Parts: sequence; C-alpha cells; structure tokens
Amino acid sequence: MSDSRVSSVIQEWAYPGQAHPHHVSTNHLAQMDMMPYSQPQGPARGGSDEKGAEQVMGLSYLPYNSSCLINPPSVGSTNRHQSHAHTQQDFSSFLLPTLRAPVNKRSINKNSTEYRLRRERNNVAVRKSRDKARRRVLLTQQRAQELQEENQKLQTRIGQLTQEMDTLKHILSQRRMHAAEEGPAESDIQNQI
Amino acid sequence: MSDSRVSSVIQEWAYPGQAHPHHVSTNHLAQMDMMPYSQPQGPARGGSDEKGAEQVMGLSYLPYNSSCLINPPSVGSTNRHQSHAHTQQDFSSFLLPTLRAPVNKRSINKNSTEYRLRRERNNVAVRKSRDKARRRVLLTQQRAQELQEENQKLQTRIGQLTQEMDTLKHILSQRRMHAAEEGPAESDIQNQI
DNA sequence: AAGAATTGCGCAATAC
DNA sequence: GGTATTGCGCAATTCT
Repeated sequence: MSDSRVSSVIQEWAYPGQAHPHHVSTNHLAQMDMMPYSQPQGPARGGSDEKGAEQVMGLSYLPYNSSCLINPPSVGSTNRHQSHAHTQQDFSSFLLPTLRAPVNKRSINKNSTEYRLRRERNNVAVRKSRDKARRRVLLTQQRAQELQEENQKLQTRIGQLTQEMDTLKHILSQRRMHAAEEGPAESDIQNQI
Repeated sequence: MSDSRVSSVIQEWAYPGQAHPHHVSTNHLAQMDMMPYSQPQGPARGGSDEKGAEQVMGLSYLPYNSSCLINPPSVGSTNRHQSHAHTQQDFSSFLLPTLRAPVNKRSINKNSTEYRLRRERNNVAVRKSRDKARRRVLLTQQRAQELQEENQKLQTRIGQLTQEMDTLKHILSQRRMHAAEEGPAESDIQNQI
C-alpha cells in the first residue's frame, strides 16, 4: 500500500554501445504451482533457454540511487543469460565520462556472478510472490462467490421465517379474538412480542 | 486461462552491435488512476523522461516466430524515448549477415518509428489493463467484505426471527392447552404451520 | 546489514 | 490491423 517508489529513471548512456539488453526472456511454460521456485536451471523451466544480453547498463537517474555502469571487460559470462555477444561495446570507457550524468554512484557490473545471482534470486522471489498473489485473488473470488450463495440461502431462510411469523401472528390474533368473545383476560401476547 | 505462450527465446545475434537496450524506464510517480492512459508525454507521467536505447535487436528463436533484426541505419529516433544517443551502431549491416542464425523470419527494426509506436501503444494498453485488473481485484475484495458483513446481519436476523418463532409457538401451545381444558376443538395451528 | 517480498514497468507472445 | 492479457525479468523499495 505504500508505493512511494519514485519509479526508475533509467538513462541509456553508452553512446554507441549503449544498448543494454535486458529481456533475455526464457520459456516459462511450466506454471507449476507446486514447484518450490527453483532457479530456472539451464533449459529447465521452459525449454530452450534464454541468452543474450549483456547490456552496457542502465543507470537510474534518481537522487537516491542513480547507478552508472562500469561494464568492465569481464565478458566472461558464466550465466545462461548473456551467453554470447557483447564482444565489443566498452565505449563507456570513453563515452560515458562525457555523457554520463550522475557519475557518482555505485557501479553494478552486470556480468558479475554476484549480480546474476542476485537477479536470479529476485526472479525466483518475483515468481513466487506473483503466484501467491494469483492464488490470493482466486481465493478472494471464490470466497465472494460462496458468500454470495450463502447470502442467497440466508435471504430465503429469512423469507420463510418471516412468513411463518406472519402466519403465527395471524393465528394468535384470531385466537385472541375468540378468547375475547368468551372471556376478556390474559393479554400476554402483545407484551411478549 | 489459456496460456500457451511458449515463452520467448531471444537470441542476441548482432555480434558486435548486438546490445539492445531495453529498459529505458521512466519515472512513474503519478499513478493517476483518472488519467486516460495518454502516451507518456515527454516529462509527463514521471518527471524526467526516459531515453536511451536503441538496440540492435533481439530476435526470438521460436519455431513460429523467430525474428531477425535488420537494424537499418534509420537511426532517426523521433520518439521521446531514446532521445539522445544511438548516434552510430549499424554494425548489423555487415555483422549480422554472417552470424545471424534464423535468417528466415520477420525482421524487426527496433529503431523504427513504427516499432516504437507499437511498443508505446502496447505499453499504454498494458498500463490500462493492469489498472483495470487492480480495480477488479479491489472491487472483489470489497464485495467479499460487504457480503461478509451482510451475511453477519442476516445471520443475526435469522437468530431473532427464530427466537420470536419459538416464543410464538410456545405461546400458542400454552393457549392450546388452555383451550383444551375448556373445550377440545379447533386444532388448526398444527396444520397451518 | 542483508536477503526475501512487493510492485511498477516495458517487452514480447498471444488472445481477442 | 489493433487492443487486451499475461508471463517474464529488471530495478527500486519495502519488509523482516
């Protein structure tokens, strides 16, 4: 509920090599709801795996967290992602110094194993969280459905009871009249109801 | 419910110019729920605008839809996105011909105005759709809440009616006894209820 | 202080 | 053809 996320303003700086992949989408056919959200092992989880992408970076442009990319030549991509490519694009070395805006920030090496690990862990968490959300929504819908049905039944029940009440009251009033004719006394009905 | 999306296997082919940006995120502070999902005009919608990015491309490697990128020199970015940069990166012209794998597919120029237009329209649609989904979920939650409350009231009402019924029945049985003492007759109560 | 959980976003595939 | 949905990964934040 507290979404004060200032949103990310990512600036592409690498003048020439500025592209930064991203997407590297994978197959995600298995929606398995039972799976413990294991890391999408190589070809697992989808089918063919993803690749791609080594981006020079995407730095955010925010006051509290703008990141510059210092894409070091460490092209040794060890992750299934960004398997190939990025053979040349370190323009950053001479381009960014000029264009790069918030040069003062933490640099994140998107090729580092640590980065990939964090990303992968987050991806797992994201999938888990979304599954959870989906289930929650479904449960809420079901609950609403059930409540609606129960409501219907209760309404019906109330209708029946009300009718019975009317009948009884009618009968009682009749009785009272009869009783009055014979001998005016015992007027407890009015008081009791 | 029919999510047969085979997932996308995006292959980065541009040997050298292969990077493809992506992200270019913008500030999205305004979550405005009233806005008609207008295209994120320049600085509008967030604050600072996004830029960046022209990637050489990312082609999918699927049987039914693998796309190659034929990033033509048409670097003339006209969109607010990728405002600057992409001043030179047409490696594709001489690199892809060699490495490009599934050369037989539709080529998508990610720098084309048409592509950006489509993307932007889709982004708008996505935002709209998600807002709608969010509202739907909220409504369902509210409805469940209301139904729950109404249910409570109905239950209470039924409790009251039931009790009154019992009282009336009790009174009637008393009366009947009295009536029986005086003169056994008119036994309509049992039949009427 | 660090990792997990959330959430907005854009992309691409696909449903409509 | 175009919009609407949906899964996904990223990054910023929040929660623990």
